[in-house]
Amino acid sequence: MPVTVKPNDSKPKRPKGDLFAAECPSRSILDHITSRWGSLVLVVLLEKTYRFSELARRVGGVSEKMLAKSLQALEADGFVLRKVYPTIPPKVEYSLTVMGKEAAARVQMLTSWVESNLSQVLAFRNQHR
Amino acid sequence: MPVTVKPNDSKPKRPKGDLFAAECPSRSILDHITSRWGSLVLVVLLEKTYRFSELARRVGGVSEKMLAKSLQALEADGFVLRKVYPTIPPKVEYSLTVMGKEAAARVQMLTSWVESNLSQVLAFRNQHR
DNA sequence: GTAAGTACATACCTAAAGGTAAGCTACTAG
DNA sequence: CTAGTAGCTTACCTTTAGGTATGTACTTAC
Repeated sequence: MPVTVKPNDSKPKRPKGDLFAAECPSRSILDHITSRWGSLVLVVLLEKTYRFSELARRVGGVSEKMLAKSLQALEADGFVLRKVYPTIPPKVEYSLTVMGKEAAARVQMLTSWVESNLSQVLAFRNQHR
Repeated sequence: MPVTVKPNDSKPKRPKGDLFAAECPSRSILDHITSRWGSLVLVVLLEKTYRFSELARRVGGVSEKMLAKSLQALEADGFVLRKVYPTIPPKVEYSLTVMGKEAAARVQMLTSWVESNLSQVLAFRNQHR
């Protein structure tokens, strides 16, 4: 009598998002990740843990206000971990969560491609000005 | 007399961009690629060539105005090819260039990750509401 | 005592993104 | 003769992104 092994290939009930559906909440997640400063913050944090002011210096041109907002959005989505040291002066460290590292790695593939192909794009722009 | 072979390992003069420098033009390229509608257009065009109105239907929620603007930005950077058939009514086909395919492939890695991990992010958001 | 550093929040303002609706062209179907 | 179609453009408006400047609480350095 063969043991009836339950295959358990039943899907773990993890509905996939559909970015092409207007109302899908995955849209807001992508917006946070690909936001102007959010994407750069993710890539920088892939390198190491940073303090707030270090991040502000590392990401050229970002204002404190936008850096704080971007970090809060990424933190609320579970990509960034915020660790506060109740010292004086205050010290706050930002790092990537496991999920954050996964997302950031994919962002980095894009950003490094852009950096590498900058001259190609600029050449194209000039030719078709 | 040995022929002096010029090694020609001189770099082909392709300066890399630096996205962390505020004034670097690579910033604008990344902005176009990761713009709200631009990223979705790139991923859709990875699938096949589309006509304008087909794109508008495929990318849920996009207006004709924003679709046109996004396509123009991607075309100006050399990612999208616009082919016009001078018929009446007009017919215009959009496809990816070689460069466009390279960039779009990287965007797709990110978007598909977001779609797959939607429920994780939503769960996190709920726990930390 | 005064300046600087830290990690923000807040108020005020401008610029850009983005939506809606209309128009346009030249044809064809009814 | 009117309506519809494709691929936009333009005008008008609202919403969001984003910059600048200021405040704060406390400490250390000058």
